[in-house]
Amino acid sequence: MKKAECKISDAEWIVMKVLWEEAPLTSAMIVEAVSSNKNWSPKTIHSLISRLVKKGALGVNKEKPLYEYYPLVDKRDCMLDETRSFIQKVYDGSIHLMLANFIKEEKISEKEIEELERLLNKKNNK
Amino acid sequence: MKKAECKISDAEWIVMKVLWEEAPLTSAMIVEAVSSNKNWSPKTIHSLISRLVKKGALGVNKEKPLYEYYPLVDKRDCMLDETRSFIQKVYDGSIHLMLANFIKEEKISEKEIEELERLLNKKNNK
DNA sequence: ACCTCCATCCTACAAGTGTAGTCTATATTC
DNA sequence: GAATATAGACTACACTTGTAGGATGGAGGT
Repeated sequence: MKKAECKISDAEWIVMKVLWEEAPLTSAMIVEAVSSNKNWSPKTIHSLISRLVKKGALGVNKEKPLYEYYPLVDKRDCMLDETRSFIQKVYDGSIHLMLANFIKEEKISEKEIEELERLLNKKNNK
Repeated sequence: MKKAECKISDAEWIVMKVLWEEAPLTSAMIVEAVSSNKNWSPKTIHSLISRLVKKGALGVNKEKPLYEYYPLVDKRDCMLDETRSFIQKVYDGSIHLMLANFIKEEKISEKEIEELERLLNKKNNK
């Protein structure tokens, strides 16, 4: 699983998430999984798959009659990369600032807050 | 200050942040402020300014000999919009998941964690 | 054996982006 | 006032992205 400078576009993320959930999959299976969220033409989904292969984010097993696709980049790495660059862009690199904003705007539910507190506590006592 | 469907690109964010910090500014002043972060040609920055004006994210005062630019969209709104769509894309809408990842990966310092805890407490006791 | 459907591969195409350059009029400098 | 630098308007241009369509060939049904 490559460390990967993974520049995955918005639409491509949806495809990647399917494959990170379960792999390998044939394109028909990917189309089915994606179709439950997005009303895209199968053609569109095929295009996204090809682009991801070309980018090196997906691998293909061509042994089988129907190709099987699987992730080549690590999900967690991509998430962290995206998160870092997003927080850099919008919050000048400060997670604290982001959370502060979200919390102030009441965009987080009570339950989420409690869960976050639990998370932080666990981390702190470790 | 418009609520604004503000589709601001990565490069444009840098310009907007300058204007959100201080406005109105002439393009020369914007160029100077941006240049401390980014090594862009002034031409590039002019282009970004024009695009932002065309998009309706910046306004122009043409009374003065040198135009003065100022934000038309609200910073907080843009931040929240970006944050929401980012978290949707990468974390299926769960801030909790994002923070959990960051905390697990040790990407947050002790100090940040303590600050976050303070924030959450304040929110909870409110 | 033939027809149909879909997987692959290739092509398309407009909008958005990063990154400037040209041209013209005007502000600033000597 | 003449020269120089710059602002603003417009143009450029390759690359990415969203969103497919066409051609071709093999898998499966009858």
